[in-house]
Amino acid sequence: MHGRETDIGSRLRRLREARGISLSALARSAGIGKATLSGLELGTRNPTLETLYAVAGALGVPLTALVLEPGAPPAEAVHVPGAAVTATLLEVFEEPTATYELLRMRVRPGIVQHSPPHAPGVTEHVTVYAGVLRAGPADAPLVAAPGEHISWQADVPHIYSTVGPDEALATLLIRSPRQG
Amino acid sequence: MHGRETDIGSRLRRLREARGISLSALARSAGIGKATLSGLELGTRNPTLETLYAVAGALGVPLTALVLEPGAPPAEAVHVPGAAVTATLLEVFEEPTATYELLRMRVRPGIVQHSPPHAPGVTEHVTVYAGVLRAGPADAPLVAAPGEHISWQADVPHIYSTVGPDEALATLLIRSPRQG
DNA sequence: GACGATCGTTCCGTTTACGGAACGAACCAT
DNA sequence: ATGGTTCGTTCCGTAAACGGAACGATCGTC
Repeated sequence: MHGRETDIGSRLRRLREARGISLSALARSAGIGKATLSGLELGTRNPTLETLYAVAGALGVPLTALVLEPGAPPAEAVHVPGAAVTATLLEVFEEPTATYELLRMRVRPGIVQHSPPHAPGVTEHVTVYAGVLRAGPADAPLVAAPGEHISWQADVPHIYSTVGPDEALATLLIRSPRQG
Repeated sequence: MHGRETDIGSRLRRLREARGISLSALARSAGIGKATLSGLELGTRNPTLETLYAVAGALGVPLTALVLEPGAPPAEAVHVPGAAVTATLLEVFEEPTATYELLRMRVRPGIVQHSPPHAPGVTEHVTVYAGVLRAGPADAPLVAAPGEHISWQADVPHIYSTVGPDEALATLLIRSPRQG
């Protein structure tokens, strides 16, 4: 079972070659074996956290640069196809009557992202931190500047876009009443 | 050999206990052994990337929520009376079993804000957007840079402060189980 | 062409992370 | 008390990640 497809290997190799250093040199400066680094880049090993820290440190990048999100966390919820919105699922809270999903959202400028209606009763709550966000029901979107907070019912088609040239950063909290 | 001080163990245990699930249950749902999870939380093991993904997936959090940058900066801060934290209450959600409060928080640099313990079971969840925030239990605070997300149990004394000269902006979500 | 250096991969013995099972402790029922 | 359940830790055999040392390939340099 190859199992997980995190593709750390190719990302790591790209980072290394972008710096123009050899596998041997990186292994030496990271204090790990060449065999380990080779296997890591080829994807034939399942590295240890300690190994990852050693490599990330030697490359001078945060560990998160190596272990960027893989395929996708469980989060079926809000990830809409298209390039305008990317979201990271941070926490999920399960209540008897509802599910809360807390996400961090980035909206790129110049594109209007359409999202199909969610189940009845679903509400979305957005707090903007950077850029100016224009979001909400497709026929009556709301606008929020940094520090402002808007929310709407998500059971109708809704959109995400920015106002102005800058991308928008926001917290998105989705409340979904439990089905049945 | 303490060697690396990533402190994944305590962070993981906090995340797990914030959800009220047992070690056995989490190990089962993550498809890993209890021994593995126990050793991970105790810090006696050097986990494999595959193990980390399994645990993060079962918790419903991104991997980066577990492997935040290690090396807590010393951050000897001066405690000056006065409000370091200003917060705006944005939304309140009432569930049969819990209350959720969504706030926007601003933390000024140079001051450590102490907060008394809340009721048992209260958890706080913070997403940082600007500055570097140092917050959490007074005896074991966590550090989060922009884009990162941390959470902790708030039934012990906890603190908020910044790392570095800039003020920190963050979303704060407080979950309070209903008293019964 | 021969040589030395370095490249990335493979081989292999050692170390250790893995999960199943056993453990004592705590809890709840009868 | 007693049996049954679940808790988190420890024990232990197995699987695999680790680094050192080979290996062939690819270079410049003489």
